[in-house]
Amino acid sequence: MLILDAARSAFLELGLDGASLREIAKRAGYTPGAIYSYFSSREDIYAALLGESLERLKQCVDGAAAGDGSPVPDTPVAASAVLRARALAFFIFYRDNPQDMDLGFYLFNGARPRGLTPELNQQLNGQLLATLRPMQEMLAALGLPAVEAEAETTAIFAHAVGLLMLNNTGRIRLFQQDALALFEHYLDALQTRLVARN
Amino acid sequence: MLILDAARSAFLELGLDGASLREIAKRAGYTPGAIYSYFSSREDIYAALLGESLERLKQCVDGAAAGDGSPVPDTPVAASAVLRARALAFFIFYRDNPQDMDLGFYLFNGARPRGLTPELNQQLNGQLLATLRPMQEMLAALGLPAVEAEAETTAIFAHAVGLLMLNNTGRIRLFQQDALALFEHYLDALQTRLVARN
Amino acid sequence: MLILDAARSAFLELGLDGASLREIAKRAGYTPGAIYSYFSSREDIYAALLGESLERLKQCVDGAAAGDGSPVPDTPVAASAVLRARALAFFIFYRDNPQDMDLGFYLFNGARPRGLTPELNQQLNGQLLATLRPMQEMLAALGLPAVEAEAETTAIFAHAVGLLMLNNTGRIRLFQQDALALFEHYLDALQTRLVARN
Amino acid sequence: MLILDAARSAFLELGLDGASLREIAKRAGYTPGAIYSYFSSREDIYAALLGESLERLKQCVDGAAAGDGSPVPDTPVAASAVLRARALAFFIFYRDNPQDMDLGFYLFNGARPRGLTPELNQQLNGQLLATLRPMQEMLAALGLPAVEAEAETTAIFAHAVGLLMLNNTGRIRLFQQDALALFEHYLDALQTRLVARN
DNA sequence: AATGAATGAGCCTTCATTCAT
DNA sequence: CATGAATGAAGGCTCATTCAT
Repeated sequence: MLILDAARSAFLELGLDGASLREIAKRAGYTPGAIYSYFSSREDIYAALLGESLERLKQCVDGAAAGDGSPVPDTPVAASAVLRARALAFFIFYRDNPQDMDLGFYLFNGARPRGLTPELNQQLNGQLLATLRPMQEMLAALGLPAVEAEAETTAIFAHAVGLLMLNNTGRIRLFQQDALALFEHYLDALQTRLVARN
Repeated sequence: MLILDAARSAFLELGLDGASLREIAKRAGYTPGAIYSYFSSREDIYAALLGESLERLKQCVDGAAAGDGSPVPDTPVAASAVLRARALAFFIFYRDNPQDMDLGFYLFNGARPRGLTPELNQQLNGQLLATLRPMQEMLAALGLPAVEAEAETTAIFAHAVGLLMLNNTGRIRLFQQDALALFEHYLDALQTRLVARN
Repeated sequence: MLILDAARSAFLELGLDGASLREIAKRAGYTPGAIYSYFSSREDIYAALLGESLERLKQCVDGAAAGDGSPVPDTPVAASAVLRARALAFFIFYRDNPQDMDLGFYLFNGARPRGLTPELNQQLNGQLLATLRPMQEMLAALGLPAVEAEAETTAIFAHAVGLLMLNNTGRIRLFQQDALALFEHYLDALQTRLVARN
Repeated sequence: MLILDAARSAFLELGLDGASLREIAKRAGYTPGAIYSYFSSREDIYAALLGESLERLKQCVDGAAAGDGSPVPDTPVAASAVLRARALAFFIFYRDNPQDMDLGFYLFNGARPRGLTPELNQQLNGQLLATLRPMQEMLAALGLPAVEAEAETTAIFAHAVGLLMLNNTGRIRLFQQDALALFEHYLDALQTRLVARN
């Protein structure tokens, strides 16, 4: 949609601060007022943008494991590989689209996220969960009980997010580390732990 | 100092956006112009606030291991305990003072962080590194080569940050997890890995 | 236009310093922000004002010689009279509208005039030149080579400007002189010189 | 004096707008408040600066004719040369020190000049007159009646000022003329006129 | 003579939003 | 659906000046 395209491009080039409603309108070829025929507030646009972004993320993550023939891996080795592929896809998506993470953290701030209706909030949360669930399933397939699989998924998510924050803000340079390498190291250790369990 | 107190309180209650120069001045009982006798810009105040915050963080982290008598742990077990204490102190500091992390990420954005002079930027980076270095030293004491110790420190930092982001934005509730428990779990696994190495 | 009227009146009564955007908005019955629907900056308003002023000037100068029947004077005497009429019209315009000259000198300051886009600058320069060119043509009609005609036009312009500055700042009183009389004296001498040439 | 030196340098580098009281104080190594022990207002400083500037101007103009032995030229040719030398000195002074002219026109604005006490105003006017009087005397020496000598002096002054304004604002480039050449041309014509008279 | 903290007014500009048309 | 003019609030910042010390 025209407005969302404009918003995405403004957002990409100018960041959150620069992507004012006026700027978005200008890029869409509309006047500011016209935007309100489609969205009821600026945050609404952001929410739509985030929804889109989460969808792209999901496709990216889901597609990561599409290479092998079978949708459901039937060996631990295969499951492990799929898990890894998905986690890496997640990581790389945000590494290469840092603005998408900014957006998420802008909107997902505090208990009652900025200007989001509870419905929208829930919907966006659902999209995020839907993206991560396949990893959780792989962990279950590798023998983890549901509770632990969920915890481990959260941990993977958190580790990725932490590294991405460090990477995207440039802070990681302080430590002279490479974010992706560290993430792979984390996945290695995780794999080792899982193997050790069995 | 009066202005910093005002800034901190404004910041705490209203967040970054709400802590305008006017608001800070109002809380300090000053007119906006008066602020410029003390700080040369709004970002300067933020920087001072962050500097203070990092100092509190450092004291918190350093103090965490002060319980045991010897400043330099002489056994792996002791070193491991000190590392854990420090990491937890770091984690808990930001869990209990979420605004301090916001501040850090606000200012530490991009290569030339917002409105910060390179000197200020470097100073603040230095404060952060100084806080984390003791952990790195413990890792070295535990037998890790310098390079790996630095990588592992970064990983701990990242994991903490990631969990904290999830916690502070409330997203962790989606996964029905407890941030601290997850962090302890991470430290457990790390400890296991370190032991396995030797 | 409402805003330009307001700007002109503010400018006239309060001078350049007093004609702030707020003051202009107030006089126009607008809020400050509303101005930005019409002009993109304060200097933009000034530029529009100057453009208008130069247009009035041009009409004034062009109209000065309209009295005689023929648009192209065919005798030296007629050409001389037209030249004189135009120069005097120019002079009297600024004598009677001193703020218009302030405006010009405010905006025409330095190589890249204050806040003016190069295009605007060029346009305004063009308007000024268009106003003076008819005088230059008369000088050419009186037998001056192009190069000298241009020099002489510049000299007339400069003499007028100098006298006007002295007049408008009141400094001319120091010398107990009348600006217009002096300008006519200058034109007399010029005419004599031109006659002597032939 | 320290403050005036600071003011002059600030003024030279930053122009009228940039030479704020604060900037002057900073350059003088004072705090803003301290300035008020010496000057009662910002305009007062400007006035002192202008006084100084006029003094330099006078020395420049007076010195211009010092080359020949006799202080009082006794032939028309000599008088004419002295007149020319002085006028050129005046012109070149302001061409090379454009800020000094800005200052003059800033303070000499309107009937009751900006923030100047009548006494100061009169004093500064006196300095200006004293600088121009020697030219007037030369004109008298060349046979002009007092009234005409004064008028002619005013005209020379005005022509110089006009050309300088055009030159200093860069407008003269529009006409592709050289200010000094035009001024010399003016002086030539004047000389011719004077000769013709006799 | 000088400080330095403070005032109060003002500056230009930007913004999300509204609403008559 | 869309405009475009307008609002009202706020933003960061600068300034000449004052005054207790």
